[in-house]
Order: sequence, then structure tokens, then C-alpha cells
Amino acid sequence: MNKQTVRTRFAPSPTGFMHIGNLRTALYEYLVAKSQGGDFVLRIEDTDQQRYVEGAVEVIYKTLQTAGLVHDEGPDKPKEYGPYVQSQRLAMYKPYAEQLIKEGKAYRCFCTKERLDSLKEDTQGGGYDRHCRDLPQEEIDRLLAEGVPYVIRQKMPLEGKTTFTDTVFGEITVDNSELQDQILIKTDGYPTYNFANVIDDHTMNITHVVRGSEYLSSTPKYNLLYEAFGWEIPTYIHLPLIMGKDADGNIAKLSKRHGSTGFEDLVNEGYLPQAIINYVALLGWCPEDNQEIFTLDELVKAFKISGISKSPSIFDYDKLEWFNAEYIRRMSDEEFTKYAMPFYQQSMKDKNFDWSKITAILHQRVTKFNQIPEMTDFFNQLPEYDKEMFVNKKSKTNLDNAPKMLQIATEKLTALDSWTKDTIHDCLINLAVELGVKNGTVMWPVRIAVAGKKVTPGGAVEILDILGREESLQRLAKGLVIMRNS
RNA sequence: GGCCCGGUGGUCAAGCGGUUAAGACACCGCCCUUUCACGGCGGUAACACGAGUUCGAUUCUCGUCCGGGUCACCA
Repeated sequence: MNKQTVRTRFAPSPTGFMHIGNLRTALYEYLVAKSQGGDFVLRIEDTDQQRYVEGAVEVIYKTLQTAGLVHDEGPDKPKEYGPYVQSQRLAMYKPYAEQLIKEGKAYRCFCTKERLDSLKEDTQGGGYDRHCRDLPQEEIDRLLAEGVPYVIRQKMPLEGKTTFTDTVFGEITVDNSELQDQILIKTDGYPTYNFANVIDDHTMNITHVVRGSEYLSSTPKYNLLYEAFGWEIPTYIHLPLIMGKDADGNIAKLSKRHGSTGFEDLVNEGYLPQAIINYVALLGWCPEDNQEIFTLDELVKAFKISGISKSPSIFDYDKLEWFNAEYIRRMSDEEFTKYAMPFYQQSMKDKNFDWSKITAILHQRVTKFNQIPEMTDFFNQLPEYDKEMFVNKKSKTNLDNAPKMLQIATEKLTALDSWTKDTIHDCLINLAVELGVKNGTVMWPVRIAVAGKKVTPGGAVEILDILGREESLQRLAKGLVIMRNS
């Protein structure tokens, strides 16, 4: 008995946009396959010509690549199950549908769009009335001869129930009377998504169908198709949905309106791909030991289908940001600088600071790279600020002592021979000792004067060092002016 | 509306009939400290409700309520 290799597939439509929910599905498909030594297949589902978007397939490749979800087969890595793009497989679908017609399991439907539309209004959601299901053969021949366009529909059983087992949701039963005679082939000769999906999954030997739970209620229709062909039904793994909140706090399936952005958008915002993957892996799945930080390889090792949960989960940006921060902190300073550089350029492009010094004060403080411009803007240019900013209770500074501190600190700093972090530090600390005040009483006014804002990455010493002697002394002098005026 | 699925703190989420009901994020407090952050310590906060089954239910069953999904010649 040689066990069949597990094969999963990711089958996105090329819309030019990788939704985070789709990415999570891809991740689980990857994990299901890889945790069992199987193959992960990429298939492009582009049967809807209306939606074709230029370059969309490249977006899919790129996303998979940056996410680390390497596929074993796909349009760019063809193996024996190709082609991997549905539009290139078009010829193969219709014969299957015609086979079903021959066997009396499907039929041609000549109904017009108008008739179907009016049906919807009349019967209040009753659906298609199976008007063409039992058309006499002469009638069919006549319509065919006239060239009347038609679709091919599957004959659903009129009574009975269909039951299937989902690996995570368990046994699910549906009354066949709920099922419509679904369209297999459209007027244009293209297969519908549902039909192409079944044909492709079977002919590509997919063993585990992993998808969002929104497909749960259409799964019986798929199974009836497998049965009509006499094919083996794949193992189903339906995933709990990822939900999002809209502006009013309403919860619904994650979408543009409900809290979502695409993978690309998140990356551009400063989230690291690995952090996104890590976070999303834990949305609907839990490892046995509750570990939280995972590399992709660790996920593959720890992944168990039994750890998938049934209840939907809300996409939480706070938690994502925490993961992101964890990943950022674990980087080397060099790596951090590499990621941060575009943002450094954005806020400090005119300056030529020692970036390693900027990184030194930023690395432990940044949780998302796009915070950098706002955090470092004062380096580029001293902001306008009010003298009240010199007042700080905890540092024991007020409008009376702050000017004095600034004055004397300026004098001491001016007298410094060399301008380094250490010399600045010693100078200021010694001053505090000399004056018999706490460090903060000296540091606060100095920092405010050189930064012009209350909250800064790093302290007075680091900022002085980065700014350099000349700029620092200018800003200190300006601080004194601000306090004396107004 | 019919059908399907779900329901443990604000969020993610352990738990498989007996637990002081884990942990993480967020939040709050304290410590560290030159602001903020990091780090350390501590805290607030949950089994939707009602019936069964059982010696015993967060765990099993049913009902109610709430939430979501789905009902296309879209994928």
C-alpha cells in the first residue's frame, strides 16, 4: 500500500490584488501539503474574461515568493498536470459536460437572460424553474439548428439528502431540494467556476481541497458532480473565515470595506512579510504548545490539521503590529537599516546623518516602518514649539530653572574639545552632579531645545551627537530665545 | 427569508465531564530611566441564555438568542 502523495492547490483569480484572506488560504494549503511531504500546486482561475487584469499573474507570483510559499507546480513550473491556467484548458471542459448530457445527468438550457431575470422577481428567490430540464428531443434539435444559445446545467436530484464530511467541520447534510440545477458551461462555452474547479481538481490529482468556509454550503454541489463522473471525492478542509470591522464597527468577512488591505498594502505600510504570515497562520489555527513566533519552516513542522478551529476570527491590527515589532527587534542593526532606508530618505533626505546612529535609537522603538518619518522629522528641521514645553514635572523643570540649565549646558557643551556620545554624556551628567540636580533637570531642557518635541527616540545625548556640534548649539541658542520672548 | 456554520475576557486562543478556566495582544499600575520605547513585575477582564443527560457540566443533547456564510451565465 503506497500512500498517495498529498496534493493541494492554490487557485486564485488574477485580479491584480492579493487579499489577505486569500493569502491565508494559500498558506494553509501550503502547510497542509508540506507538513505531510506533499506538493503545493498553483493554478490560475481566469475563466471570467470580463475580469482579466494585465500583469495580475505576476502579482500572484511575487506575493507567493515574498511570502515564501514556494509552489511545486504552476504555470511557471509545469509538470505533467498542465496547463496550469484555466484559459489554456478551455477545450477540455465542454466534453465532460457533454458526456454528462449523454448520460442524462445534465441538459441544455435555452432560457434567455430575460426569462431568468423575471423568474427571480416572480418567485422571490425560488431560483431556476428547471424549464428546460425535460425538453423533448425534437425541441432541442430545433433550437440547436436555429443556433439558439444555451448553457449546460446539471440535473440535481429532486429529493433525498447529500451528506459529506469536512475534516474540520465534521459531517454536513443538505436537502437536495435546496440545490439548483447549476450551470456547468456558460453561453460563451466557458465553464463556470464550480465546474472548472471540479474538473481541474480531479484531473490535476488534488487530494486535499483547502478553502474558506464560505464554500461549505456549495460543497454538496461539487460532490454531486464528482459522483456523476464516478470520481473519488477529495478530502475537504474548510477554513474559518477571517473577519474585519468596518468604520461603524460592524463585523463581516474581511474585505475592502471591512478592515482589509491587500498583502501588498500591508507590506508598503511597513509590515514584514514574515510577520504577516506568522500572524495570519495563528488566525484559525493553534499549535499544540501555544508557541507564537514561527518561521515558515517551523510552521510546517508544527502544523496539524486538528489544530484548525471552526469559529471565525477578527483580523486584529494591534496583534499584527506586535508580531511585526517582534520581528523588527530580532533583526540585526544592518538589516534594520536596510529596511528603514527608504523611510530615512523620506524624512531626512537633505541631511547626511550617520544612519547607524539613527538606527541605534530607532531599532527598539519602531513597530512599523512607516512610523519612521514622523519619529525623525525633527532631525531634518527643528519644529516650531512653545516655551511651555520646557516645563516637566517629573524632571523638575520649570520656566525659572530651564533657561538656567540651558544656558549653562550650552556653555559647557561649547567648551567641549571633542563631540562624541561619551563626551556629551559625561559633560551633561557631570553638570547635573555639580549643580546637585537630578539628571532629568538638565537633560529635559536640552532635549526639548534640540528636538522641539516632547517625545523623541533616544535622549538628549544621542540627539546632540547625531545633530552634530554646530546644529546642536544653534538649536540650544534658539531655545533660550524662545524662553525669553513671548 | 430558506439552508449551512459558529458562539470561552475588547481581540486571538488553550480546554475534549471534575482545572484556582492557560497563554498572547490590547488596556491599567509599579519598577528601570534623560522623554518615549525596550525590559522586569503585577492587575482588571470570559465560558450568550434556558432546559435536559449526569454524582458532577465551559465540555454531551435540545431549544432560544446573537453573529457569520450562502442562495449568479462572479470567482
